[in-house]
Amino acid sequence: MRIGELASTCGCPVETIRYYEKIGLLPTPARLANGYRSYEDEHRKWLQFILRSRDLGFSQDEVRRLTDIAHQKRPACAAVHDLLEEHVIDVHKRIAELRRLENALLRLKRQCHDGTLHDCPVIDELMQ
Amino acid sequence: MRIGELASTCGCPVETIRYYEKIGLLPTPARLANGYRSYEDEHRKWLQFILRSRDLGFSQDEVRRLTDIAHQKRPACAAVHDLLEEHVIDVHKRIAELRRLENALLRLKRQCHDGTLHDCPVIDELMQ
DNA sequence: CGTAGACCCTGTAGTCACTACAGGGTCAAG
DNA sequence: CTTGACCCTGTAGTGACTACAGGGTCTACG
Repeated sequence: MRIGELASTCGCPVETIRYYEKIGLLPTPARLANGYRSYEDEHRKWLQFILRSRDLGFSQDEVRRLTDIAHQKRPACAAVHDLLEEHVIDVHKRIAELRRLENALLRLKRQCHDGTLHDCPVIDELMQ
Repeated sequence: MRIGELASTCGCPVETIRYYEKIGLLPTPARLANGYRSYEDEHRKWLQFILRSRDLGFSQDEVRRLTDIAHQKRPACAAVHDLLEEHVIDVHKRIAELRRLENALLRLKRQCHDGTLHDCPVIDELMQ
């Protein structure tokens, strides 16, 4: 499988694959006689693993730790469990922070009096 | 007021102030004979405006649009209102996305069987 | 046989919003 | 006269890619 096919089956840009290889997340593939990268199904699995982890919001560093665990002969579920827990807490915090933010924005917006005023109280408040 | 004092009263690093000046968000201050930046209270207000907007999650571009509006003689509340609304919607979307993510993570975590397993079903699932 | 177009390669620079140096100058206190 | 806090400019680094520039390769069509 060449890089273009891998990219389209996994639904990610070709550049991203080369990038993951460069930073050492994706194992280096064999090369054809013309220098093109040649991927096996194993690579597809790894790439999917990386993309899924990323979509779950794991950072590159966390993805690396996950792949390290996954590379072991008997992947330690406890380690994965810890990483997941840590990450869930982090996501939870981000949600709380965004909600706090949303409330602040809504409070601010209410001062707009339907956007009819000319001297804007919102700007005054932001400047204090 | 020199840059260090401005920084400490506004609670932001000195470098950030120089950065905001460089990208044209903060008006350029006068200089003392020795070349040091000399800030007025007006600058403090602008900086606070920028920092508050940033803390509300506005992007640099949005902050720029806000400062442009604020610079007008009669700031148009309607324009601010629109920007706020747009931003609230965006924050709302991000919250929804994070919640979706949180659910996916929790579902995945439940498969861990208390982290006692050795062949990890989570890793299997991520790889498919 | 020639060429157009799709694919591939490497390497570098750009993104956002800063942050962290490197390598200097200035100034007040001891 | 030296120490240390403050200031200056300019450049490089962060994360996680993305977008070129400037080339090579391969297949199909005329």
